[in-house]
Amino acid sequence: MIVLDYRDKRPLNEQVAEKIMNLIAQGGLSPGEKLPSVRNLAVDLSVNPNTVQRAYSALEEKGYITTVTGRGNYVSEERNWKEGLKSEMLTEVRAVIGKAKSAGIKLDEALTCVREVFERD
Amino acid sequence: MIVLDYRDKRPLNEQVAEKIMNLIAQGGLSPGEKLPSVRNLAVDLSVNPNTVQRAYSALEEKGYITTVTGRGNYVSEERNWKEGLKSEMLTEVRAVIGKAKSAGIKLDEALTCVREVFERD
DNA sequence: ATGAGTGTATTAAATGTCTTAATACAGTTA
DNA sequence: TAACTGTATTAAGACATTTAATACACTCAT
Repeated sequence: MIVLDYRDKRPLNEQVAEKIMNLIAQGGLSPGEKLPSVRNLAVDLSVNPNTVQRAYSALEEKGYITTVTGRGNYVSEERNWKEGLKSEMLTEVRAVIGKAKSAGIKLDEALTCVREVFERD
Repeated sequence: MIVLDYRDKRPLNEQVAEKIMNLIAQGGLSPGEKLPSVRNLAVDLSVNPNTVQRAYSALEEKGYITTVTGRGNYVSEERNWKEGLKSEMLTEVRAVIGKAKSAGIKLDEALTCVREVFERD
């Protein structure tokens, strides 16, 4: 389900959260679907349960999953996270484009670059 | 010349390097111009000389500055860093746009977002 | 009710990176 | 020669991440 990258310098809990978030955003995990338990996923990833729990807490905070004590974690309905996700993405895009602009990238170059990414299948 | 942001969680040496890189890329520092000495900048920023040195080493590695032992650090000619900078920026743009795409952002939304950033003065 | 499985919380220790500090050495320049 | 440059090394501290070992509360099937 998930593969961690130990060359990546970001914290493991962030990596776990992001990878699950991506799965949810792309439909690899559907609303209502149950996630692995904290302990099971920890074993799968060869990681401490605390690390998984921090990932799950972050995901719940952002509305991607719903936690029920004693039962488990479930993927939330799209309406709970779709808007937040989009605005988060657009904020990131603005930051990077602003950086590219001040580094001398021209509007046309940026637009072409964006189109190329979207043309990829 | 530079103001550090202690809320930023990135290492100080990276922040210093990036801010100087931005100054160079935007012409705030011109090719041939001399940079503050390691020790002076360290005092200005209330930071350890080692921290500044690491920033300068990184900048030299990427071709933004030229180091002459005993003399100081000087901004390199544009040809030494312009292409590298542009390709680095485009790589970042591709990464973020790819992420935004897989999160459900549409091509038109991305293009509009990019244009808006460039319309800002 | 009991037991297995769930999420949650706490505390301590280990680890690794960043940063500081104190030096030392080598090259340049007035 | 003196004062400035960059470079290198070692030690110590601060800090965040991660692990580890527990403990507690809730849910569910039996």
